[in-house]
Amino acid sequence: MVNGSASARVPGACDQCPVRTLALYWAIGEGPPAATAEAISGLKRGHRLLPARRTIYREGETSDEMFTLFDGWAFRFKVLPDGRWQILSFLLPGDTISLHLLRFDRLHFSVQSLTAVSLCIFDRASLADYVRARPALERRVETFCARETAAADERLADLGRRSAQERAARLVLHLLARLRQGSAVQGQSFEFPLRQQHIADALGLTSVHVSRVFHALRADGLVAVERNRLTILDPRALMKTAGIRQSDLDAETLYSPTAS
Amino acid sequence: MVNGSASARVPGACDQCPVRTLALYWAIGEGPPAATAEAISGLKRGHRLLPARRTIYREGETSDEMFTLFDGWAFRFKVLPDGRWQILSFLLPGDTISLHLLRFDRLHFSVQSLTAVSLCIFDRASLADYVRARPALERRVETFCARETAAADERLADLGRRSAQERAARLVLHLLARLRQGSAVQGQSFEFPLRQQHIADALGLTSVHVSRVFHALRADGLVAVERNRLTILDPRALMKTAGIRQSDLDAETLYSPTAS
DNA sequence: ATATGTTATTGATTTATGTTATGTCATTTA
DNA sequence: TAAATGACATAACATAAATCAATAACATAT
Repeated sequence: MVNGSASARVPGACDQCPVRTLALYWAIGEGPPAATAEAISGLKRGHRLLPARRTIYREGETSDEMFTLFDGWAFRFKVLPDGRWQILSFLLPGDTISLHLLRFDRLHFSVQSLTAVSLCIFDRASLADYVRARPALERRVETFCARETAAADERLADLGRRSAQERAARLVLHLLARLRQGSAVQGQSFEFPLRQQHIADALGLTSVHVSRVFHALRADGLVAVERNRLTILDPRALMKTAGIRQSDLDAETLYSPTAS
Repeated sequence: MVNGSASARVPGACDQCPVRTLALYWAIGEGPPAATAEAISGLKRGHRLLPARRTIYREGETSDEMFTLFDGWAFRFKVLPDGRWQILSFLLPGDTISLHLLRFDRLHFSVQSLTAVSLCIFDRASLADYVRARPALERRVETFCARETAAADERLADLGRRSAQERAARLVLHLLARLRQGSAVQGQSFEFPLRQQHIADALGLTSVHVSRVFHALRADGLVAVERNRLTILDPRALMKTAGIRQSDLDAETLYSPTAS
């Protein structure tokens, strides 16, 4: 349970891990999956449970650990010197936090838990060595990095050139698409722990305006929002508002592990 | 000459290349620089001269070539279905166009020349093999990728949370810092081929508003803009407007080739 | 149950930025 | 020399979104 209950699910054996196919180190074609899982288990230090609103990583700090988000939601963000901040992306189960610690001592952003989360913890140096020794994994790192850049560039176009309505609709659709990819969600309804302030911080708006935008989306019958759940009532119309075609949502396959 | 004359400089021998230290394949610690230069010369197919406003790469196309920008300016951009567009970043001499073609068949953005440019052309497959075979180069690819992501995230905070004034001031300072890194520039004055429309498309503004913003910057004595040249008259004040400290400009060293 | 804090709604008002239109140069083309 | 073009400036007006402020709806703790 992502939220509602105060704590997140605890990870079990890696070879049964429900998000294993999303994970960085889940290399296809490096021996049987079971062997990979065993190797990963060996690198894993353990896991950590955190409540919502905890800083997982603070910009500029060094750390000898690397994390994977097993359950719950988190986000990457930047704080400006005067206190304004920008959420760079939301992190969903299966996401790595963050890739670049494989190679660098510090990151250029901070990470905070949004709901209660559970993290799988790895030894940074060991994981780096493990990846370094396996070309297929190295290439997967590049894939992940390319995907990250592509996502950031998409966002740039959102913030620079799209209206608040478009941004909101796109956020909802992209989140659903990503959750579907992790097969955490099937229908048109999903657990939605974002407060309007988070949405505002991600879309470059104020929470007041986000409230109005969602009011409009509801009034037009596009979505329904309960406390921690969002339902897409009219996918067709929502995609039109978002300026998204179905193929755009599948387009993440552009950088999928099997491509190239 | 970047502009003014209709054409860009033609690259000479790679071991004399003025931007070689910026280039992707210029690996430190892989034998003597001369050897690297010779290897690179071997991979290079030749060069290409293009006038301003030419499409260098169109989003989604496949290509068996990879480019390096030797002289002139270009930019990466995205076009929305309805014709709006967003410039994602400006490309300066020494920049690779683009990294991800090493691994993927297509890119998620387009590239266009801003001034007359000259490009060094490489065979994609050969360059990919060359890089793949050299761990130091692989790591440099990761460095470049990390830098790209960090830059995109910086921009995200700009577009989401900073005013038009701040964005403009930051753009100017960042361009100068990058040109300095390529040692193309020494003082506070530099060749500035951007039209206000480019600035607008990069900062998520209209050209009319960019005109207003630069009017204010001039009125406050922060910068002077001639036809193709920009001079920073009051660096201190400009940095204050930009919300930038000197250390921020040096911070690119965070991901510099020597780090980690 | 009540209190307390957080999150969302809503209205009134202001502001930054967008839109449209027109003028002025400078440069290129005829 | 005239006309066409492209870049920039400026003004009048329009609008999206911010700001300010009050209240309402929830959630959690006591």
